[in-house]
Amino acid sequence: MTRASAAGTHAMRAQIELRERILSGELPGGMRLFEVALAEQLEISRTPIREAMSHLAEEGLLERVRGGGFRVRSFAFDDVMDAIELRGVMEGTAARLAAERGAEPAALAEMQRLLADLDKCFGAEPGEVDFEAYSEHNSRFHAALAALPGRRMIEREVARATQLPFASPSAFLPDNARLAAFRLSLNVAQEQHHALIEAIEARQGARAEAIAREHARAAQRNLRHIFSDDRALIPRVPGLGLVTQP
Amino acid sequence: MTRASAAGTHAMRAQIELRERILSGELPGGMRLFEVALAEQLEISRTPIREAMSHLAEEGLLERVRGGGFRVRSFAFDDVMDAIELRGVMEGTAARLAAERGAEPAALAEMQRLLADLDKCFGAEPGEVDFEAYSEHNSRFHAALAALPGRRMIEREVARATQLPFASPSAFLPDNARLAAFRLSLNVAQEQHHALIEAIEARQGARAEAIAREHARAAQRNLRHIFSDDRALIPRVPGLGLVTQP
DNA sequence: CGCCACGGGTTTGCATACAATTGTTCTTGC
DNA sequence: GCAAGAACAATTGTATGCAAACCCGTGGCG
Repeated sequence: MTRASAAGTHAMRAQIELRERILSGELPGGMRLFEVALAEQLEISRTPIREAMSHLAEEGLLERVRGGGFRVRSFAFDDVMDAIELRGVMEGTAARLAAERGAEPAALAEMQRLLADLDKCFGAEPGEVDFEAYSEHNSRFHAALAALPGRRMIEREVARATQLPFASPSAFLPDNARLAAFRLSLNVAQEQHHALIEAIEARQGARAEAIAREHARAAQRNLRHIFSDDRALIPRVPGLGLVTQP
Repeated sequence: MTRASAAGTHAMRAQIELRERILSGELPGGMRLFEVALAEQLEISRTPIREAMSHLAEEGLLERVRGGGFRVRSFAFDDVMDAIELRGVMEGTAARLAAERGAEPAALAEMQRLLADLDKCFGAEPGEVDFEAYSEHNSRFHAALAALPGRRMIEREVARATQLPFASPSAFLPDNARLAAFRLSLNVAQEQHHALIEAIEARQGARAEAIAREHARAAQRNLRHIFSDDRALIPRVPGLGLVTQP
């Protein structure tokens, strides 16, 4: 070996490189990945390639093929809808448990701080939003929500449910900035953030769970809109490129 | 290769062997696994060992350690409670979606058949149950429930939630046969099975979801009972050996 | 006409040697 | 006495060659 590359080990670099190629659609869903071919392309040996593919299978982007090897996992429209539904279910469970069992005061104070950060992203005029900042703080808010019950199993499994790129809470944010309708929908989303924390503080478990689920359904609406009316946006939303077109 | 072992590849055999050692408690939670040591013990090279450990990490029994390598995942009592809660949440989601979206008539007929099979496990006297058969049919029932919405993403993720041995729908069945209280609780469980299918057929999504969740909470009660009153049973329930004692 | 056996090419499975990295312990200087 | 650093040991990371399994086409035979 000449030298370890920037991103630590060769396996890590391969993992990052392959992830990019999958998300960009360069390696389309259903395609089988051959170790030797990839090893030649990335100019490393088969061993770190296998390691990288194994990680990507854990991540949900690859699936193991009967008889050995991997193939790029393919997602139909329904799969994406279900993944978002499950994200809502898992975040809803975290919210409910935080309400039922009671969250740490310090953690709740942190949620209030994150809410305030999100509020600051909205300007005076309706439709005036700092998207970069909103997206950033939104991710933090959802991560903190998963940790709110103070249970590592919950936090871990919520993180897993938000792992696929199109199931992430910020999946439909950055690139839809242009559309006025999407901009206004952020006011609704932020209202839901406030109601969610209010419900948790009031120990209203069922309400908190329902709000979190409904919050995720906004992403389902965005997805449906993109696929039925605005397919030009598909390549602009991260991970949507690997959804098989009907 | 000298001898192809019974279970296909060496990696598979190693995976099975390691899984057994973890579940039996021979490799306790938190213990780091070293490739060379295991390779010598199992008389194979490091390569299939790594492959096996990677699979077990996907399965949730191992976790990757910072700086490389694996360690046996350790589960506290709370983790097991949460895993069962999440199993209930996921099965509840499958039940709700089956009710809301409507399941295939053929699939519903199959559920009725599985219900009848379970009914047949109960004898005339109260407390007279064929445990072997009940356990078997119970697994089938829960697997079919996950498939009822007809969505592969749902089926896959429910399967994942039932994957840890103590989170499985049959985890507390076989070895608790001795205790009369457990035997009687099976009547309650079977009543819930019936109500669940009734709710799904009547398109009562919220009811179906609530029943499935409550159904899982019986396992939580069993777990609590075992840990507070009957710790002698701990080694007899699969996977409970790897729960760290408080 | 269909089925099975066989062959060759393709791909993964496995072992092994060596490199790189990490963690640890001992030393040395202050 | 303590901290910084250097040598060392332990462990994983990587490359590579060979073996085995698999896939697919082809030809022989029932």
